[in-house]
Amino acid sequence: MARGEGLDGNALRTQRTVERILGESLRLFNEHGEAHVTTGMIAAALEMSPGNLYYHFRNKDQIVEHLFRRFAARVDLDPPAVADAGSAIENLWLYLHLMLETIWEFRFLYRNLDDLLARNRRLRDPFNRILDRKRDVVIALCEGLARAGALHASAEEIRVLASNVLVVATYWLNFQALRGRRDAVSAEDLGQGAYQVMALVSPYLQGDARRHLDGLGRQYVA
Amino acid sequence: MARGEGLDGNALRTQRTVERILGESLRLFNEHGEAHVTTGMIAAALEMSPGNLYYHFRNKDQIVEHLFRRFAARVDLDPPAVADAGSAIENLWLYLHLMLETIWEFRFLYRNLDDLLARNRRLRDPFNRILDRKRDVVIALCEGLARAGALHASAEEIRVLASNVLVVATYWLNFQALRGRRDAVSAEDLGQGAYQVMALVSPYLQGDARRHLDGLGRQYVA
DNA sequence: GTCTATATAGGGATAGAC
DNA sequence: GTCTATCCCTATATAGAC
Repeated sequence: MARGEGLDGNALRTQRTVERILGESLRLFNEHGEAHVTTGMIAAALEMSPGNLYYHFRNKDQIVEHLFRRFAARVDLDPPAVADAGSAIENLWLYLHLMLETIWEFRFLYRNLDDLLARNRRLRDPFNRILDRKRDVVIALCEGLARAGALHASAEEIRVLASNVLVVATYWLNFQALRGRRDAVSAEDLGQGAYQVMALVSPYLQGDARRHLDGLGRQYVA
Repeated sequence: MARGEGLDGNALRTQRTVERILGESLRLFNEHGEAHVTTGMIAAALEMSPGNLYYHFRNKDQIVEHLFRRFAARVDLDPPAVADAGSAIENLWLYLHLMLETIWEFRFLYRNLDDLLARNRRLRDPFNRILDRKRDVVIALCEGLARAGALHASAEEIRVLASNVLVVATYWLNFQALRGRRDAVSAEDLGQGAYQVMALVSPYLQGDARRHLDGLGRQYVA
């Protein structure tokens, strides 16, 4: 910080290199799976030496951790609070879409969740905290809709529903990849995912809310 | 077949060794994840040399393929056809439980589905065929219940529902493991999984069928 | 059928020059 | 900050003796 504010020349260059490494790593991890991407591959793709890569990151796990923190910052947001049940559906739809976009962008995490979380506490604990919060969010939203008379479900039903929402939201894109829709996920695929999740809630909805949701979903009949 | 029927002494011994290798591999794969189990570990656990293991199996993938074929044979069964909607629920419950038990027994496949299927056609294609058949099964069951008046859902709703049933049934045990219930899965955990899946269908059920299902689920409130 | 010994390959990570 | 060279370890798989 020699010039009073911002970064000096070297720090800027370092920062740019770090960014390039993170960007290319994300791309390669998503394409081939984290386990199949070597530090050599990352360096080669950037026309950089392996030694240089290790100057910027202690090891490969540290790259994964950096990417995970970016994922966490993007995904760990609550939906906007809304008053009326009518716009609630629309808002939920957009929120869900945003979540699925983020999962898609960092899909390498979900391809190997089990191993990734098992071998690294710095991923497992934060990830589980995020899931805990999402669960609370879903339950609160459902209870809100229930109080507004837009949703009919017991507390027990809402609890079980919330778990299923988490499972489908977590694994939908992964499942689609297994089924052969791996490449070129478009807005439509994300929309279909959002539709599948909303369809879990749909049968509990009443009146306007339900009709509104059916309308949103109609464009995503696969 | 020197003695006219059955196997001679050597063939029996070979068969026993093959079984020991498969059994121990399954145990270790489930415990540590297939990627983290080396052929050396398997041999050591059996107090056998690596060379001997490779006498019985060309490579590690062949062990995985053998185990997969056993999994496929166990899981790729249709549920029994039933006439009345009342016993249909009970039968579905048992069938679902059976499926989840099998998934649990071969859970190493599900810990790394993506990689496993991506690198081996002999796994990917059969696995997807199984999922296709399961999908058909779920749809046929729902349509049957609908015709009997026990379920109210449009064809479109049933289609979307079937996809969600597949996702939850496929990933539930995996999800529970992520969440920290990795060890000591008991009948209750499997029951809870079955309950989660049935809860997807539950809101579409009418009258007796729904009450019957609620009764089954009550013992699995987590 | 089972063993010991080893070839082979790949990938994570470091040392030290520039 | 970046490079070249290399160490070290691990894992798959094979060769050949018994």
